[in-house]
Amino acid sequence: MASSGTGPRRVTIDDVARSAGVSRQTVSRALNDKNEIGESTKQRVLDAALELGYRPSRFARGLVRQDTISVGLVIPDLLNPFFTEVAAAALDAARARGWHVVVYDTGDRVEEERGTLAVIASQVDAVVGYLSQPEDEIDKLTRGLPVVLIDREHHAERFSAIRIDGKEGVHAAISYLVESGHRRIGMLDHAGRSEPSIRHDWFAGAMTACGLDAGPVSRADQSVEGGENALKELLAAHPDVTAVFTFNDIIAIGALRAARRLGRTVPQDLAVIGFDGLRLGELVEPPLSTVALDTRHLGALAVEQTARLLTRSGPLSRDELVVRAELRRRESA
Amino acid sequence: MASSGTGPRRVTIDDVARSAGVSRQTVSRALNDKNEIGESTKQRVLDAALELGYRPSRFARGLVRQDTISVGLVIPDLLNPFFTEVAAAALDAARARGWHVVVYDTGDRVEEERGTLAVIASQVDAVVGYLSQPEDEIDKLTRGLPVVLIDREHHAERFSAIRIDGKEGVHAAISYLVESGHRRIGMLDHAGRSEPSIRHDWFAGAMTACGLDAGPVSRADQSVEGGENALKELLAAHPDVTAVFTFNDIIAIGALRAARRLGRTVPQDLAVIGFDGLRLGELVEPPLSTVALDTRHLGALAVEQTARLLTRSGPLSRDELVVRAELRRRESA
DNA sequence: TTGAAAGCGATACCAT
DNA sequence: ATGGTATCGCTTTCAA
Repeated sequence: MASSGTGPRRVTIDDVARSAGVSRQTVSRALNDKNEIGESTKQRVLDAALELGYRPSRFARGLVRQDTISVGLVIPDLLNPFFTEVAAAALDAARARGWHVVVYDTGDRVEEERGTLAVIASQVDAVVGYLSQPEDEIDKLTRGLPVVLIDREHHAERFSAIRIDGKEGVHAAISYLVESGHRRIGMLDHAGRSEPSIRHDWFAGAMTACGLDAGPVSRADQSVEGGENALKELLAAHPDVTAVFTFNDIIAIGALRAARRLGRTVPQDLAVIGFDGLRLGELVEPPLSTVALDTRHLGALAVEQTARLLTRSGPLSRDELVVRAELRRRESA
Repeated sequence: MASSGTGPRRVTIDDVARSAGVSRQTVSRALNDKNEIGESTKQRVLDAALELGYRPSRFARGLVRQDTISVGLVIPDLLNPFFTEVAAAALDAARARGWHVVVYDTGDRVEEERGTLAVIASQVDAVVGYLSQPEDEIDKLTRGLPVVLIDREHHAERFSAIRIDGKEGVHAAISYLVESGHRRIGMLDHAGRSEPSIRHDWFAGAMTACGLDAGPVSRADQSVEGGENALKELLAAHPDVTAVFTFNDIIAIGALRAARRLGRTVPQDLAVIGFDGLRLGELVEPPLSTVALDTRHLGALAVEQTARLLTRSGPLSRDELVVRAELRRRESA
């Protein structure tokens, strides 16, 4: 984990100074392009530095300059388009502030997440993340660091969390399906740790509000294949279902594919509505209708809250830390 | 760009020590969970730290521990699936080494890229990137830092570069099309700065090798819409074209969509072969045939070379720094 | 233009 | 169990 140990001793500014026959301040001046230095001296120093392969220690430099902020972004899987979008948004918001973002992809493994959090504290000024660790664990591992959680409902006071509120959006989606004549509407829920998911609660609530029984549910892994299998299961058990709402767009895309293989035309024979509003949804056939989240806003909010935590200016209140979802009709429903 | 200036003076370990009535070593012990400390003292220190909102300086800590490596990953656009895959692969390879990766998304803007490079030197130990800056600029901005370039053909000795060699893959693709009976094969090239692209050279070379004239070319922006428009143009001007090879998969997906709108069935009426081998290609309809790159390998190679540069163990040779592409047949051709 | 000395904020090593 | 002191590698401040 280190460059220490075996490797040759680090080349320091003093080595360069010695080699060039000047003091280290002069070296510093040469390297930082100050003008209070003779051209020839400068060149000599630069040559010596190059020769020795000298690179300034960012720690030493940072220690005295103290002018950089970096935040750790912890996500389960960068290849999951949802997290790609969140990450891109966070990167953008951070760049606007001149911050550096250290990205950690935990590969969906809880141990990796623990390891990451354990190591992160000494590397960044704050953490933004989609974490699955229990709160007391997070607390222990990030002691002292500002932490902004993404999409966690319950949380101790120590943390900030950006909540995702899809209630109205899901309601709009279900209403729309009902208005289009659908009565048997199923859901492809996430096969995660908390089941049924909150998104399922929204679904069930919306169904009830429409005077319908919550339809059949099938559990799907968070992947296209997962969605594919789940839809097949669902339709096998409940062939009368004419519309499905899915936990997210990835699963919905799997559903689209399964429907095609089953010979069901979307949206005529089966309407599909996803959740997340991924750009990806525009590319599939037919383009996916979805309950869309503003991921840019999500990322920006997370960074904004981090900034407030960092400067101890008043943090955003719980009510401001919400991203609402809204129905985005495309062609799958 | 800093937290310095206005904000209150930073809380240091000495403040905590004073407040808790102990020495700073004791504070250090309490915070780092050493066991050579009394339980009650520890608690008192922890409380004081919490009270004061103390957070250790990562620079000071890094300075004395010297056991972390972080590399900067500079890419033009994280939302471009190709770069998402490369980034994910690099992240993975870096994690395996215990490195930290600071990600910079320059939003495809050259000035941003310059700014990023300028600021990066004091933040990371090495740079891996897909850069569009001229080489002498890069050299100037990263003076001293190891730099590994991705997909740059020409380069000064100072840099390492991972080359992408699609010659054989493209040849296989064109051969396959020809064997399938195609004679008029067009290309949707990238509307970038160097035109025609190297990928076009491969295309032209393959056509010649098959005894055909290089077909008509249309230029496309790097986007789905770009591909869509480019295919429409191409077919309008050359309706006899029965197959197209595209600069990349994104453009190919646009072509797929345009073909559908034009009433041309893929692959019967029009065969399409992309380049890159994005996962995304599996999701579209029909699944995209493509000349695929191993992005995981690409990311791993970049990180491996960075490691060698960093430890001054023999760097990989030019011949080893290549990722070859190969034809991956799916259903669009 | 150059150099000497004083930090920056932590940890490690050695006393006690 | 606790404290003193040296040290990490650099920039800044002040003299010369």
